Amino acid sequence: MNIPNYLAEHDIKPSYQRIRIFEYLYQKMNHPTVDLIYKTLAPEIPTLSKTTVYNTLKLFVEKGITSTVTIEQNEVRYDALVEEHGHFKCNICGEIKDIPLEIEKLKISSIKNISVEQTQVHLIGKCNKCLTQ
Amino acid sequence: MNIPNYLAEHDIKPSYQRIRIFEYLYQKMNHPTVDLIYKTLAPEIPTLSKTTVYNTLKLFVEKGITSTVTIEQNEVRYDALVEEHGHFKCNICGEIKDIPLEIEKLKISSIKNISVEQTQVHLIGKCNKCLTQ
DNA sequence: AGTAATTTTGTAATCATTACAATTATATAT
DNA sequence: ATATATAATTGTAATGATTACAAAATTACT
Ligand SMILES: [Mn+2]
Ligand SMILES: [Mn+2]
Ligand SMILES: [Zn+2]
Ligand SMILES: [Zn+2]
Repeated sequence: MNIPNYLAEHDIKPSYQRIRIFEYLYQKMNHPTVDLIYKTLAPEIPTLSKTTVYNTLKLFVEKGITSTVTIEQNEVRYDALVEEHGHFKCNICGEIKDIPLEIEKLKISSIKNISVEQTQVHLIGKCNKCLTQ
Repeated sequence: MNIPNYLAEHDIKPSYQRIRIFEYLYQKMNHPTVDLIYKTLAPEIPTLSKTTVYNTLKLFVEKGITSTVTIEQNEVRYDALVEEHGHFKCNICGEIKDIPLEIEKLKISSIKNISVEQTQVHLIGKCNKCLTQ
């Protein structure tokens, strides 16, 4: 994955900050909050502003290369994986994992005559690691 | 449904404000925000404080007679229906409808060896009413 | 009634996010 | 290469939802 190219292909000028922020999202795949991205990158990019992180993520979402995940109220998380998938959050360790979804199963059983454009599935519980220790 | 009894059964002293707030939730079933509850009840209960609405809903959630629904970031909604079910939000008229869920289908296909305690399913799109006009 | 416990209220504090204007960096034209 | 226009980044202030907190009001108990 060539990040500058990927950004350019999606009509985003690949500035240094944008590259670094997308690189973080894409490599970690950890569904970070704005604050985590900022705190992680700020030491390496001393001039980085939190506003830039907000602006950049907003742009990524508009251009379709990033999705948002809102499981807990008052914390939005960001995800470089934009294909439809679900999330599992462990309420012990806090980790958020991707889960595959068979959306069809869901849609068949729900109300007819609606047009569904977006599907959010969030499971919350305890992960295997936290269960066995 | 006798609301004072229902509150008392769940270890909640049925004060006037609590009764009115739960009555609103239960009768409208409209997944309101704190602000909508406050704005609706304030004219009828002139002394009502928004803090009371917050406090009361927090208590209802703790005692298990109300659930929260967070579809859009930065707006939490409340629901007197606590049995597991999904939600569909129309992004034209804004209405939020309940949808039945076959959770088993969902769980079978997802990661094994986890304990799922809560399931949130949110569909977003256009409702039948808005599609046909 | 008198006292204690609980609930409600209003105001101030907090925290995430957005608005905005100034600065810096990049692209284009001369 | 220099000047000019355009775009991106930054820092600070504003907004808005939620929470903290202490005073006032209500309710329960003796
Ligand atoms: Mn994901
Ligand atoms: Mn509902
Ligand atoms: Zn865990
Ligand atoms: Zn609609």
